[in-house]
Amino acid sequence: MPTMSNDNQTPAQDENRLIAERRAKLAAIREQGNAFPNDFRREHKAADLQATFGDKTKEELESLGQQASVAGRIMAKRGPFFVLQDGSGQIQLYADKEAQKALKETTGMWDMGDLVGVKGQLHKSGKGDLYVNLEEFQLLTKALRPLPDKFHGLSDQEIRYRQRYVDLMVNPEVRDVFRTRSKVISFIRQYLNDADFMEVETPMLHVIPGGASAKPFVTHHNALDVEMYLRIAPELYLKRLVVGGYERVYEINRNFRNEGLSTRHNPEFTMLEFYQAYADYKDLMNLTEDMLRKLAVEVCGSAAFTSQGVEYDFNKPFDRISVVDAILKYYPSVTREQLNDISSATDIARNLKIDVKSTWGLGKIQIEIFEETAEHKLIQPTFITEYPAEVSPLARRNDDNPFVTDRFEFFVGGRELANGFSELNDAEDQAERFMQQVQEKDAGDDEAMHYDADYVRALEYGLPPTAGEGIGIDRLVMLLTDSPSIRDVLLFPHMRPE
RNA sequence: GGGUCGUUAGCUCAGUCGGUAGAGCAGUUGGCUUUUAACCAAUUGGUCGCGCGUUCGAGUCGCGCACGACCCA
Repeated sequence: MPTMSNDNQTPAQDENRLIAERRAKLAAIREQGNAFPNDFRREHKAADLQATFGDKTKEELESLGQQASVAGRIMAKRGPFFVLQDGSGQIQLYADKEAQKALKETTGMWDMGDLVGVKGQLHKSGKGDLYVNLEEFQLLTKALRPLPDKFHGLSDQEIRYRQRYVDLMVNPEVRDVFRTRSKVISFIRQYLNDADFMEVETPMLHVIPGGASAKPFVTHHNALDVEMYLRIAPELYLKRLVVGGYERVYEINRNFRNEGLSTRHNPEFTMLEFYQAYADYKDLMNLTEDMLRKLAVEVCGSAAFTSQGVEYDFNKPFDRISVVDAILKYYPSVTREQLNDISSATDIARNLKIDVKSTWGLGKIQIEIFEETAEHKLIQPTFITEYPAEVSPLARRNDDNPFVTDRFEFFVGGRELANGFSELNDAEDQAERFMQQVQEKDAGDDEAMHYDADYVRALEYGLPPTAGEGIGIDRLVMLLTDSPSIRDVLLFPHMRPE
């Protein structure tokens, strides 16, 4: 079978008669002059006009003689009226017989999807809608492709994701989701900046992928002739910066993990990570609780909101409960003693159909049991604490119980939203734990970490006692926008190539 | 990776028991001209996802494949 490079693929195969007719119209417009003028300057946005003049009566508007100049896309035609949509909202246009005649004789009647500019007096129709009378008007860009069904819109999920530009044109609630996403991120930036955190950017291309347990994407740097990895987490670089003396840093950026696609996973996803010197994991739980409470008010209008049919009230204190206590709460048929004994814990795990590997210690087994029995039941906001050191290779051990670390994960709606801990700043302990990870990698765990000698060297210069946390922005936006799938909060979710 | 469902006109969808491929919107032509999914009349538009099979005959039945959605791992 002959291969075909992307470069010489033939253009769109999906030409149809509607597109051909519009191409013919465009060809006629080209004959008359500039088909793509860029000299129209609007003075008004649709939503501003609606807000300022929407309450005026027809008669008040007549006497005002308000001129309006708007630009945007034709979304509907109703008799002599057009519905124009710009970035702010919609407003009607009115073409009297004379204007309709002029349109037909110049650019041809405007089609749905065309981008136009209009100047004229603002009026109110008999039915009470504002409209701009067509006095001066220009076709700015001819749309060659028709819009989807004006009433049903675009509902095919695949086309919505693959052609997000069409989805955004015709589905206002989709535009709202991504406005909310933008507000979430800007609120978090403001919150952290106000708390004296500094935003930084660390490498996306790593020679040693680290900071998380995940399979990386591999790439190759030609000039250096080395394998490089798209980062799975920025953690180790951010902590190097704390070593360097920036005591509060954060980064909001993409991580890449070579995993499957699902309603909860995209191979690239946005993560907030932040680090605070002279603080511990409890300080970060308090910060997280305060930040999310205020964030909910900011983007939902209230700390009480509904998502996926569940009512939340972030004004209520978030639960804090240990891993083992969470298992006991949601799986009461086992006892603390059983969970703290490796042979009985193994039996419990096997009864839950968990494939217990011979390399697993008690900590890993407990976490697997937790994920199976408790995680999906953590609907209301809950901090889970006391994560075993075995599954927390970068976290500081607890002073009273060295089996666990000073770590939490935060769950809402049965999903992990955040992960934070007091950082391990004992360089020698860190070196040992890297060695342990390397052994697990050698034993076949391709998600185990590499040994990062430079990171150990940084710790040898001294990392202040520090706490750090990561918050998954996509899942947070899903929660706050009531979106069932991560694809609904990603502008361009990854799909199998067409 | 497994299961369920889906793929028919540009869009949203019907399609009965296997017997000539349908509607609304969009488009085209004309009318109407302060409409609100505008309306009225006429009219154009199909590789029924792809392939193989069963059959006199397949959108429909069978098998395989592709892509997607949802659920599970």
